Amino acid sequence: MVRAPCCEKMGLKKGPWTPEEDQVLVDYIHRHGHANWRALPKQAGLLRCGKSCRLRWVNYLRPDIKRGNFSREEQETIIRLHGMLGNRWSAIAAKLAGRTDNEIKNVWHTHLKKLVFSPNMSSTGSKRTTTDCSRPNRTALSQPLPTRLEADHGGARLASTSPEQSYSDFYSFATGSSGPSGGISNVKEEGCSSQELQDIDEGFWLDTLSMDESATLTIPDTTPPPPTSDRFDLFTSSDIDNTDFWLNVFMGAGDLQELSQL
DNA sequence: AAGGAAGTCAACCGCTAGGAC
DNA sequence: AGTCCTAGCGGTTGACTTCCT
Repeated sequence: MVRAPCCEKMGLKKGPWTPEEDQVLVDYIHRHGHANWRALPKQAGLLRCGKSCRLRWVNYLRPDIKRGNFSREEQETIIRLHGMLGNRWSAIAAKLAGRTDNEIKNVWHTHLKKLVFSPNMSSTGSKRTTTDCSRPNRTALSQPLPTRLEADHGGARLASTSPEQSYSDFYSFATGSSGPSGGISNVKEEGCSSQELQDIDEGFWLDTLSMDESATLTIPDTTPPPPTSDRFDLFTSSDIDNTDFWLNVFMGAGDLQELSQL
């Protein structure tokens, strides 16, 4: 296949879009649609390649784009879906109305991935103080997390783990993303239904942890985090430390099992 | 106050699937 | 069947911002 010359060789503009360019693109698409992205910039009078126009429209100018904060639910959904679908950002975006694959990808790489896979990084690893969810709670994160949830007499039993095991293990298990345990589906096969899991209240987690002598998990401080002004104020590192958060992720994974077939 | 490190996110790059011919 | 072309996808980059020392 012969690749089309890049934008610069064609004398086309690259880099950030100006408000004027945005307006031209929006006006043109409102009038004529975007049946042919390659032809669009020429017809609209833009010195951009079609690819750039498409990206700008899809990721920024589209009227149904939802800007601003990702809600707690959206972030839980991203974590859950990523566990099942991997880096299939467009598939994940399809489940989050108004969010683009690019935005979700950025949020994952800049916030969520760190929380899920590197929760034990040193507190000196981040300089930010206002973006709470980018900086895990040191006190709570010093505690190991549960990594296995086992069917037990029609209910669920939380198994303690070694201190080396971390959030990533629990993430893998809860989302069923990897490993021989098979995540939520495995629990279900062992006789624990979604409803039963949903019926588990906080007391269960407390009881389970206390009855297992080898359990080293301590219930995180449930003091609400102070309000912050940044865009992630709805979802904080404290949430990651909270069993309820993982239970939400865990339950959602069961409801979305069909996505793993994609 | 200044410089450097780290975080954020818009935009670009390269590749591929799939439709048209 | 083979080639060309386009849209769309995921990975990466780099400008800008924020924070720390």
